[in-house]
Amino acid sequence: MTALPADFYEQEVTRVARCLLGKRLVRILDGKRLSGIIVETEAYRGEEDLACHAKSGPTRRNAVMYGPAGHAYVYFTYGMHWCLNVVTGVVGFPAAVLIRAIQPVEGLEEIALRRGRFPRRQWCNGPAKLCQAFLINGTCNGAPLLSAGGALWIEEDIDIKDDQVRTGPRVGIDSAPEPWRSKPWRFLATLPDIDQND
DNA sequence: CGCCCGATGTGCT
DNA sequence: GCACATCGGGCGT
Repeated sequence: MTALPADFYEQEVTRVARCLLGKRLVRILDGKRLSGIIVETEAYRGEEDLACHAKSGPTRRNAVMYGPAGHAYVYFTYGMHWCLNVVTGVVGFPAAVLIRAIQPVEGLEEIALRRGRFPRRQWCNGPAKLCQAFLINGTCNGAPLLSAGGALWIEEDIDIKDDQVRTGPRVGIDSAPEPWRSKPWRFLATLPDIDQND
């Protein structure tokens, strides 16, 4: 397979967030391939967006968001969790899509090393959970996603129709003021529920 | 320098 | 439903 190209990520961030639904996130660990279908995303858009990490201008932490599209912005939060974003849009405009949930497909045994003590439905159904599952952390911050020869990239996979997409307010930003708190920039794909042993 | 709190997850009541 | 882990960023003093 081939990685999604730079021009995919160079689109407007909410469009990238919508179009990432159904794509395949791929991680190579120790030569083994882990992957899953992206089923939930959120868009964070510019310094104006008061829920975005760039709301106070460029800092060491958010610097990657100001760089070229198609790179990973990985941040640390709550003293213990990592979250994965993909940078979008043009250089100089800080915007990124938070990957909030995936449905695991490949590398289930590798994933189980870190998530196996939980029911399978809970392996990757949160931004920090999927980072733990795929061993994504600060060493991945700034990594390019543009080559299928790298350690992390995104591929085409299944087609998600508009009637399979739900939108809503972003999660965990209740302290952001309106209108940002209510922007419908969370995107969820409703997949036919494949039976997974819980 | 100190304080507050966060794009969360987990376990316990 | 709720407390709490755990620490760095951002901001005010």
